[in-house]
Amino acid sequence: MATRRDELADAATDYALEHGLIGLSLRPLARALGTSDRMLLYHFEDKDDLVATILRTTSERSVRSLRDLPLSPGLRHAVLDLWRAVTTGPQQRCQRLYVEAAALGLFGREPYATAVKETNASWVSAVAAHFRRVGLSATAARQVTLLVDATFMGLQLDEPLDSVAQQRRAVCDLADAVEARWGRRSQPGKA
Amino acid sequence: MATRRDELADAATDYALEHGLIGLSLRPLARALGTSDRMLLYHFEDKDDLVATILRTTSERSVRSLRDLPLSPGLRHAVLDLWRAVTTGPQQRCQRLYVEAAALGLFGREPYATAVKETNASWVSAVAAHFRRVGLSATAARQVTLLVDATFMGLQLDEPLDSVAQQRRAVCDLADAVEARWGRRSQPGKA
DNA sequence: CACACACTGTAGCGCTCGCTACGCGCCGTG
DNA sequence: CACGGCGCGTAGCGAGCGCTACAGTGTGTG
Repeated sequence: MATRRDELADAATDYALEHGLIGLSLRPLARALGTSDRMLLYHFEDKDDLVATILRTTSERSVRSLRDLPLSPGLRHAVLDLWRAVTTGPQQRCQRLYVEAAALGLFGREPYATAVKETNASWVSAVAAHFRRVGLSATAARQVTLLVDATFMGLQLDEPLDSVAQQRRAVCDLADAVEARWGRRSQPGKA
Repeated sequence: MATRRDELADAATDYALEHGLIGLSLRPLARALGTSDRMLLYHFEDKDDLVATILRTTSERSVRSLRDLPLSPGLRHAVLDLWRAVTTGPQQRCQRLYVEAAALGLFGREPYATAVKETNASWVSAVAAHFRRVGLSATAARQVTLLVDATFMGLQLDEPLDSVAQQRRAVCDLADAVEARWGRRSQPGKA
């Protein structure tokens, strides 16, 4: 069964996905959830605990939605399908929230820095698994993941700035490049 | 001559590069600058004006440092040199600040969203110029810029998470891919 | 019934925030 | 000299913040 804390965590996550983490304050959040700040701090140790829980929740959702992706026909499509997955539906919001948390963590702010480190680890391994499923070796999958994930992150960071067509173009370019470099019978790679 | 406002803008920019934009508040900033919050609000219309000025200042610094880069020997090196430029010295901090502002802008917060849109435009055109200098056409330079800039942004976003060696590896992979796709006598490109 | 305990509402603490009202000194111009 | 405006310091406003003290209320257990 779901405890009251879990319910609140889920609802708070939805709220954060909508409004972002940065200006998040307890009273408006509690009002939107039909409770009071007092109650949030009863079920969570403090605000940091709540924020960390939110980040963990979004991370779980992201990883789960990635795990449920159908198998892609080849590496190139694996890249394109991943882009599609992270830019459509609720997943888009999760990415945006992650970007926000990562930006906060950049200057070492807690609990963001620690939470981001944890959630990023599971996200990266999920993406790597996505690429291994189309035949990449462990090391190749790790390299592709680092490159592709970084590029996608950057593209989403500038999401309001570039046209969708431009972004799609960049993703296709990236997919082609990845296919050329790591695709087919995986070559070992040079330097 | 430099007005007092310009002096303060410069000093405030240095402070923001050090401490980030997100928690920025007038009183600690003023204390660090040897003045008072009252004075900041005398020389700047309000906090948003100050923040926008800071972002404009870092943007100018970034563009200038990019313009002063020596000519790279070929496209591949242009990518590598750009990475080197944005991850060393004071430029690194500018990028970090931009990432922070972009993350704030993601949820439409002002003045970040507007300021980021403006500064990004001049940054992108500066990067595109960097690639045109090694022989790329205007359209090719724009494509390469979008892809490379996004990837670099993403890599820097996860800067505390990945090892430098991993990042360097990803950058080399990207440089190879870009060289293969757009390098030599520039091919027109397919779909 | 008596009691312990999980849960929740009220009210408020201490603090920081952006911003402002007010008044003082300095300095160039009549 | 008188004056007006620029630059600046002091002091404080109203609001929001995270968080807490306290007083309940309902429920299951002895």
